[in-house]
Amino acid sequence: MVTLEDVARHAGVSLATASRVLNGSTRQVGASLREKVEVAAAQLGYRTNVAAQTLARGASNVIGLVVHDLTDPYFAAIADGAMRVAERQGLMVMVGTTHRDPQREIAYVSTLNAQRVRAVLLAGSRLTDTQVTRRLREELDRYRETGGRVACVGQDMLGVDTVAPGNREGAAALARALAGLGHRGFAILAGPEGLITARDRVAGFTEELHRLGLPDPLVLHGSFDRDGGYGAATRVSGVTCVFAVNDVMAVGALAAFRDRGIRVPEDVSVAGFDDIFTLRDLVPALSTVRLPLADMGARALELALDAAEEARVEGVAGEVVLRASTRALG
Amino acid sequence: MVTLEDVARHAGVSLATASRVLNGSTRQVGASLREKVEVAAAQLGYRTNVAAQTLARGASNVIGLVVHDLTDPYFAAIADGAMRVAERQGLMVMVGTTHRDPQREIAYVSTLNAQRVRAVLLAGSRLTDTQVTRRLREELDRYRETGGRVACVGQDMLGVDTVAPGNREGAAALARALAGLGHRGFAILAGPEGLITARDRVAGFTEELHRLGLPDPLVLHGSFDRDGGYGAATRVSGVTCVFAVNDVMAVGALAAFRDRGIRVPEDVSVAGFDDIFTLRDLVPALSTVRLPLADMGARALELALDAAEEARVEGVAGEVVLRASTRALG
DNA sequence: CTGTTAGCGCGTTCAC
DNA sequence: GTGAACGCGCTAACAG
Repeated sequence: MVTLEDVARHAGVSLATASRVLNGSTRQVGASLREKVEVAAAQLGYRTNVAAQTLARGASNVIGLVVHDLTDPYFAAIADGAMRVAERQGLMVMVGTTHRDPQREIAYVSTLNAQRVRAVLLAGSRLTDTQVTRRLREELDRYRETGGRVACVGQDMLGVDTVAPGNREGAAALARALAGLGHRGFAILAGPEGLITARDRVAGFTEELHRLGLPDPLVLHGSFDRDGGYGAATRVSGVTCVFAVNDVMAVGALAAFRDRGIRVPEDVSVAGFDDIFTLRDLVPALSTVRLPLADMGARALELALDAAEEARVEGVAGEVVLRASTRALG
Repeated sequence: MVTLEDVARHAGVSLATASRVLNGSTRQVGASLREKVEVAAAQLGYRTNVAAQTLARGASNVIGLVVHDLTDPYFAAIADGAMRVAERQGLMVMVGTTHRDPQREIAYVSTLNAQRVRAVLLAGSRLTDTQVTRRLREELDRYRETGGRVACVGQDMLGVDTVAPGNREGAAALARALAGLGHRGFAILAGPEGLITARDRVAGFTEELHRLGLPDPLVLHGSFDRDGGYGAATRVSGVTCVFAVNDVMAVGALAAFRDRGIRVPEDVSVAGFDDIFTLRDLVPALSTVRLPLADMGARALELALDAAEEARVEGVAGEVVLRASTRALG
C-alpha cells in the first residue's frame, strides 16, 4: 500500500509538501516540487487514504441517507435528487435501507454517527408511535451535539431541518377536484394506521369532503404498497371514486378492479398520490397529486449541508393532476 | 467529542480494555470491568470513531456500489439485493450513480479505492468502447492490487468476479417462443449501439430467427430508456411482433402504439426483457424475460466478499414469461 | 485477564 | 516556500 510518505520520499520532498500538493491545501507549493510530487504519486499509484484523512481532519466527506426501500420509486426519486447534490459537492453517499423497520432507522443513525458522516438525511414518513420517535430523536440529538447535521423529508417531528410534503393540502385539493367532477361517494385506500403520511392524506381528503358537505368516505386500511392497494380495493363497493393514498397502491387498486371486472374510469374513478415517474404510462393514466420528489431530496440535503441556527421547515405543495383514471360524472 | 480514552479513564481501566469491550474483540474481559466500561460509555455517550478504527485495523466495513441510475428499477432491484447481504454482514454501502457516464464510473472506482472499501460492485452493461473498458480495468486492477475485491453484474470483460445475465440465450429463447406463437415479421427496439447488454439481446434474438429460417428483423436503435422505446416504436411498421430490449423501453413502445392507434396485442405483439417488478400490473401485461435481479445483486456481493484465487463467472438464465402483450397468430 | 506502547496515514501548526 | 514533529482515535502485539 503506497502512502503519502512513500510518495514524499520518492519525490525527495517532505511529507508536508507532498500532502500540500496532493490534497486540497490552501498552501502554495513551488512549481518544480509540485511537479515532482505529482509524477511520483502517479508512478507509485498513490491513492489517498480517506480514513487517515478523515481522522486527521476531524471531518469526513460522506453523507448518510436513510430510506425505507430503494425499490420503491418514491424513495429512489428522493435518493436520486439527494445524490445529485452530493455529487456536485464532492461528497459520497452512504445509504441504509430500513425496509420500514423503525429500529433499523435508529440503528442506522447510530452507525452513521460512528462514521462521522457530515450529514444525515432521513427520508420517509414518521410513525404515530411516540416511543420510536423519541428514541430516534435522542439518537439524532446525540449526533447533532457533536456537530452532525440532519435533515428529513417527511413530517416535522424530529426537530431538524425538514422538507415537508403538503400531504393534507394536496389531498384536500384532490378531494375538491374530484368533487368538482361530480363525485359524491368516495372510498379511501388508506394505508396503515400508524403511518403519518397516510394519515395526513386521509385526513386532508376527508376534511375537505366535510367542508364541501359531502358524505364521509369509506376508509379501508392496508399496507402502503401495491398489495395493500389491491387488498383494500377488493373491499370497495358502492362508491364512484377511490382515492389511494399513494400511486403504488393505486396501481394495486387498478389491478384489483380489473380482476373484479370493474372498469376504470367508467365504473369507478381512481386517483393516487405522488405522481411516480415510472408509472406515467399506465393505462388508464393515473390522476394524482404530483410531488417534486427529486427536488425534495436535493433540497433536504442542501438544508442539512448549509448549517443554520435553528431547524427550518419547508413545505412543498403538491399539484393535482387529473388524467384518464378519473372521469366527470353525469 | 467523547473518545475511547475518555471512556477508559471514566471507567478506571486501560484504553485496551475499553477497546476490547466496546468493539468486537475476540479477547475476553472480566465481567466487572466490562460492566464499568459499558456504563461509562453509555453515560458519556461514546460513539466509535470508525475512521480511526479503519485506520488502525487497515480494513473498513464499507462496500462500494456503482450503478447507472437508481431511479431505473433495474438498478434499484440489483442494489436492493446487494444491500440486503451487506446488511446481513454488518457492512455499510456507499453508492455512486454514474448516470451512464463511463468517466464517472472510473472516477467512482478511484474514490472508493481511496475510501479503502472492502469491495466494489459494478452494476450495469459494459460498453463496446475498448478505451473506456481498458481504463476502467486499470483502475480496478490498481484497487485489487492492494487487496480490494471487485464484482460485476454484467458482461465478463473486467477480469473480475461476474454475475452475467444470459442476455443472448434469453433473447433467443424469447424469439423461439414468439416464433412459436406464429410470428414471422419482427422489429427490435434495439437500444444504443454501444451498449453490450442491448447488443447481446439483439444478437441472440436475431440469430435465433436465422436459425429458425425466419426473415431478418427490423432493427431500430434508440436510447435504453422509456423515451428510446417510444421513439423507436414510432418508426415500426409492417411487423406483427416487436421486441424491446428492456421492459422500460417496452413501456415506451406501448405508449407509442397507443398514441398511434395501434392496438397491443391485436395489431402488434410487444415483448420486453428483465421483468421489472414495478411494471407487473401494466395493461396489457408485458411478455418478457425474467431476470432475478435482486438475487443477482446479492450474489455478486457474495462473490466479491468471498475472496477467491481467480475470477469466477456465474451465468444467470433468463426465463421467458409470455403474458397478454403477445398473442398467437392465426 | 489487563495494561503499556507502538504504530495506522495524514493534516497542520510551527520554525526555518 | 519548505520541512520537522506532534496529534487525530483506535487496534494489536507484547509483557505482565
